[in-house]
Amino acid sequence: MKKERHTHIFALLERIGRLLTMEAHAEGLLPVHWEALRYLQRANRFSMTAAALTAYLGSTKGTVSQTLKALESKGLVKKRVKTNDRRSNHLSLTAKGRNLLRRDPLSDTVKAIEQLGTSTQTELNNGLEDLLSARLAMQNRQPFGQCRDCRYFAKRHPDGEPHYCLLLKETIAESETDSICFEQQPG
Amino acid sequence: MKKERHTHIFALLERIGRLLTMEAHAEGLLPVHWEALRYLQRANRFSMTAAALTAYLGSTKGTVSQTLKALESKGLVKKRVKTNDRRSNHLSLTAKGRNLLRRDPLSDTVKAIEQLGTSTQTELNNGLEDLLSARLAMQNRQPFGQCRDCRYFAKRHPDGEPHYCLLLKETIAESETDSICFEQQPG
DNA sequence: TCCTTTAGTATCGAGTCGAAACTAGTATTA
DNA sequence: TAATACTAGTTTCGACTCGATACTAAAGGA
Repeated sequence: MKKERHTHIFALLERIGRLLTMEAHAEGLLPVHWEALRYLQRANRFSMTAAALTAYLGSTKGTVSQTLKALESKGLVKKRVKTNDRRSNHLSLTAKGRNLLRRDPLSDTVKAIEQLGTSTQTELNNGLEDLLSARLAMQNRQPFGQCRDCRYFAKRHPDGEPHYCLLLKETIAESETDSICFEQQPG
Repeated sequence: MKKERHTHIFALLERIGRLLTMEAHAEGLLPVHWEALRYLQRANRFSMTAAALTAYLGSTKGTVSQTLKALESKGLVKKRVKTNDRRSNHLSLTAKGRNLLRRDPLSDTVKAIEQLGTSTQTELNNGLEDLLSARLAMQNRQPFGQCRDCRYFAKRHPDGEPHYCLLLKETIAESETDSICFEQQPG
């Protein structure tokens, strides 16, 4: 940890990422399949499309199309043509897909995170957020942050009335405010 | 960041890892090729073998054998049969390999790390180290830490005499103390 | 209406990946 | 010493990713 500390941090990130990938060969799925399932679990209803997933993964639409085809054929994901734009599909997890996510091979890593001290968690959280947003900004990629941290999010009174998205001009349920969105802009 | 903070931290790690992988398609190499080159740059002389690389990556020997064959055919890595154990190869980067590492597509991420504040760097460093060592311990994997942090490392006086590895019973040059080792045990 | 853009699919070739069978040195033990 | 077990690495196989490219089809402008 003497000189070149940034290189050391990079190596840690790289190795953790590699180990996560290698562990994610499970239940007959490949790493990218699990990532797609997890994405769909975390995305809000506007972001459950192949295009949004492509941007999230930093992949290409051809590859993502293949991935989704595999997941659909296994009965884990369902496509439904959108009524307002018939080019586009709304993706959703099936009950089987949600069920399978309970056996996510990477949940051991989540447990390892839980076992860190509270202050370590906070520091790690903030460090990773800073790094990710810096890196994403360098490439003009979307952050995929949560609704509630978005500049377009209009919070309503706690009683009754739902929240609202000023960009997409749609109401947002309380339960959706933690979901991630491809249009999110922190602010 | 309300509840389920560990899940959020996990998602950050996963996405950073994915983006690193996707960026590492460059110079005609695949992500795992760059990882192997970086490993060879950081490994000490005892750890420059296919078996050590396999353990580091959490991969299998067949896959790593393929990877090394590809790198050798591109003239980036050289294999030399070890004289003491003729089953085993000593791997080394060629001049061309070292040269190519200067065009590592992931060096932009290292730059992004450099741009973080000093205290953020420290916190990120410590958080990632804690997490990685916890996770590795759960699976009985080798940490691949640095010589200088190893329980078998006997530090010599700063003048003259070289350092020494109590496990492998070999001298360690000052320049090697930052390198990573497949036998390293923190202590 | 023509033209462009956008969402997604289909197909190709190179190469990963895990699994399993294999070769060939080395170490153990009878 | 000879049989046996173990270890380092290679080879081959099939499934699948991945980027690239060409494609279909719907939406949106001019």
